[in-house]
Amino acid sequence: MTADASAESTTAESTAAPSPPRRTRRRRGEGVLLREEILDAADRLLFAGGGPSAVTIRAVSGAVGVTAPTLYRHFTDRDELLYQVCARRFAALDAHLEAAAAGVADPADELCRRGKAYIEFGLANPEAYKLLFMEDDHGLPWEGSDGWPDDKADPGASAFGHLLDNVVRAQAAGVLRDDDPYVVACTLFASLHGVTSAVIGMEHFPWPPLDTMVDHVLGALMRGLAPAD
Amino acid sequence: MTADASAESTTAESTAAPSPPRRTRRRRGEGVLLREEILDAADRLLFAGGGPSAVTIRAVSGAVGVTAPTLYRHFTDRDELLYQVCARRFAALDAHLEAAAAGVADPADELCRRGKAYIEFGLANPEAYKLLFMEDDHGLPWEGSDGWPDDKADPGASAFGHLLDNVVRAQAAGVLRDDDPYVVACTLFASLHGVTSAVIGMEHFPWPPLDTMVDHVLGALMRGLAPAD
DNA sequence: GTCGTTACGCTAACGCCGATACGTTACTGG
DNA sequence: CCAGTAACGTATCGGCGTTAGCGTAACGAC
Repeated sequence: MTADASAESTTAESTAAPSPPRRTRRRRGEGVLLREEILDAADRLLFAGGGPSAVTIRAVSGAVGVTAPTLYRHFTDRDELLYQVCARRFAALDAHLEAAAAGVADPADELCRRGKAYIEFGLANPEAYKLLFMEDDHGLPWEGSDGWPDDKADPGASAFGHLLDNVVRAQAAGVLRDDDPYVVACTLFASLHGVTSAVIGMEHFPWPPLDTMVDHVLGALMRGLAPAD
Repeated sequence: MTADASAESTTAESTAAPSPPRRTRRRRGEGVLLREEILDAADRLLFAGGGPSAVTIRAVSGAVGVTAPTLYRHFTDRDELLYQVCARRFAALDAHLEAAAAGVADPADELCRRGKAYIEFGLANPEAYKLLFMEDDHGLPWEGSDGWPDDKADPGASAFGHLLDNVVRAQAAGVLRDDDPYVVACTLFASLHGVTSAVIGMEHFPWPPLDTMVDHVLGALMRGLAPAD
């Protein structure tokens, strides 16, 4: 179906051309389509258990059916490809957290749900979590010009913005002590990141069951952050 | 000072041997000496800012003055070399924590000091921390046969044993609630690891000042883990 | 139509990497 | 003195990321 234009030499199979399948070329503005295909293939390789080392330029291009240098038409280098793969996965992070927090009346309970959902999401996408949150932060655009996490810059940053909002509401409702809300949000973020990255990174450490860990950490934090009354 | 034994052919420079300086060979049992030299060179490369990618077999062997395959006489592969470098750095972790905890009367205060010292040590050896605690735990021998962290297996594990002991003493003194001490120790470990790895890994995130973070996290945890009274 | 222009993909090649197979040297114990 | 072996070098392999440069198909303008 690909060789429709050249009926002249198709009969001559004496050359036994093993025929490098020679991908059908894209139309003028459709380069982005191949870009998506590349991201899909890289995503598959990354999460098929091979880890980042399985995502080689040649493996990805081979899976797509393209030669290796072609990838550089769509990504400046391998790092950017990996980053884009992970960023695409994490575009759903904020939505996942919002879904978990939706319809919860008590802002303290909402914080707990958010925390559990965060860990859940991280463990569901361990390779992406490792690359984005545990390795060289490739100058990930966390902060806006004001020095605060910027919603527009990164999906993870907008999730942090919603966490911060949750903290402020919890303080207004009197279920959290009046520490600097930004610091409180960072404490929660760092601690939940600790559980997530610990389970992902130190997989041979004899951790207690995950639910036990999460409940205990969240319980301790929420009690410790509650008003003194 | 190296060529003392071969006075016979040193005069014959007609062969113009650009003389690959040809390292003086080790005596029979002195292979370990070169092993130490290799570890030193790899350590220097790793912490000179280049990161793990700067620790190539050729760079290390070149720095030592040896050919590349020689390294495989002393390490099975590059991964083991990197692991040994980091493990050597972390051999001092337990001693550092014990020094910080020495002479502190209140076991709760002791826990805080231990926590601060842990973060301090991690941030002082970021590359080693990243490799050992934040990347593929290369089957790091955390646990003994009983499923608990084993002192003999790993320096980090013995540090955890001391943390656990500290928790037990704090509970006995009545300054910590009577949760499962193993779970409490894991909660503290994971949370402190969270702060450490967050600062190391997400270096572009606008974290509050480190002292603020550490004090706030430790404060929240200690209050949350205190008895209900 | 045809003619630049541009997007798209390929071929060839460079330099570096980790790793292996095997030869060579120098010490040591019998 | 000689076999054995630890210590190290030579030559080489296949794979990696990346670049330079070339064909070619699709489009807009005339």
